[in-house]
Amino acid sequence: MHDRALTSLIALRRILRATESHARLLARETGLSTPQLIVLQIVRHAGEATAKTVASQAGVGQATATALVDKLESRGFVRRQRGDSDRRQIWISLTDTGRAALEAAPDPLHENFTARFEQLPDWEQAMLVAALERIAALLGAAGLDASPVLHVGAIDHPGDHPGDHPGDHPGDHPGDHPGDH
Amino acid sequence: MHDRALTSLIALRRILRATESHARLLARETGLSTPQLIVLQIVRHAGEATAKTVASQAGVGQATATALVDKLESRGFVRRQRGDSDRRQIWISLTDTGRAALEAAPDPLHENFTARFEQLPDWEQAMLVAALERIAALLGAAGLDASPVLHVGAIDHPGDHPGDHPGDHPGDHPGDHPGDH
DNA sequence: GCCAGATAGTTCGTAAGACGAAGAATCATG
DNA sequence: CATGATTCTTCGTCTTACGAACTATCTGGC
Repeated sequence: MHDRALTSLIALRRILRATESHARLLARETGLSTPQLIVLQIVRHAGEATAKTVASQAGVGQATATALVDKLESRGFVRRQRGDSDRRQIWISLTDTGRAALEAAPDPLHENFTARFEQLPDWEQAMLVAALERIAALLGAAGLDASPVLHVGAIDHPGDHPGDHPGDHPGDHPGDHPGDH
Repeated sequence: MHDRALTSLIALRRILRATESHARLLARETGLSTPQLIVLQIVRHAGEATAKTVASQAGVGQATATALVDKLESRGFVRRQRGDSDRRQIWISLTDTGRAALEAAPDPLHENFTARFEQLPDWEQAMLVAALERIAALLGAAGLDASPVLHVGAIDHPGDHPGDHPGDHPGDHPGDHPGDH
């Protein structure tokens, strides 16, 4: 009866296991654990990010984010800079070393997926993006219930700045990445 | 650059985080962590399993498996019994307590997702199923032996390891419990 | 100007999972 | 019986993750 929900779950599990084993492999090869890599990617994507942004986007608590950034900083992959306007904030940015490491770190998941993804026809890419975001919402947003169906065409939210972003709403900023601030 | 591939990856990460935090919630509520739950499910499925079987099916090393079984044993969920024919082996089986705990442990991921999924319009369900399977394929999850977990009867492939099975499995194939909500 | 409360990060203690290496039993084979 | 392989456990270590307590800083009200 719930064939589809079931099928979805099975596929989900497969996805999870695939990513997990990829991650372990990656960790062994590059010395970068998955969460660390995620942090690096978040920072690269944002150009510069506060600890809070990193935490919320990575989906971990601030304490954990601090620990991760500590590790990355001690290896020279990121640097911390106090904010000028608000001196409570700490802006985290990639160092050249970090950028290089990020480049050199072949994320098997990323590579594999990206390469294949881009060979798909346009409509299918759009479908997958929509589906993934939908699923993330289904799994994540507790408060989100009868939300209107996702319109496939409208996936690009215009850039929201990572700067503040009070609510959690873990980032999606597909449209444009400011690249380097 | 490849906005869509990037967006997909970010969404994927969010999905991973979501499932992880669901798992943590489960852990807090039932006292069973995900790996522990997985071990219980493996044992239930096999009826009786050696440490090695548990380790390989759970996808962890033997040392980790031992630790997990230790925890479960100390709580009375499983019991250890030396093999008769081969006394190096340790057969792990569920206690009644363990079986009860397993029954009582709802999989939040499963429940949550299913509930919401079924409220979606038909076309969207179909789209999500297709997308998920597509993604699993893109990730190369095909080759990965699909998780033995997931008590939804998805345990088709009985990884019968030639290596072991001396005692033969008294197992009763509990795989069928359609009920499972 | 100054104090109370909110906010941003860090530190500390703790727990879990995971691994490799080394060790103890036990089996199998020559 | 001796040697080597296997099965599992123990040990030490690493990493992630969290909550609670703490410091520094900003903001709003007086």
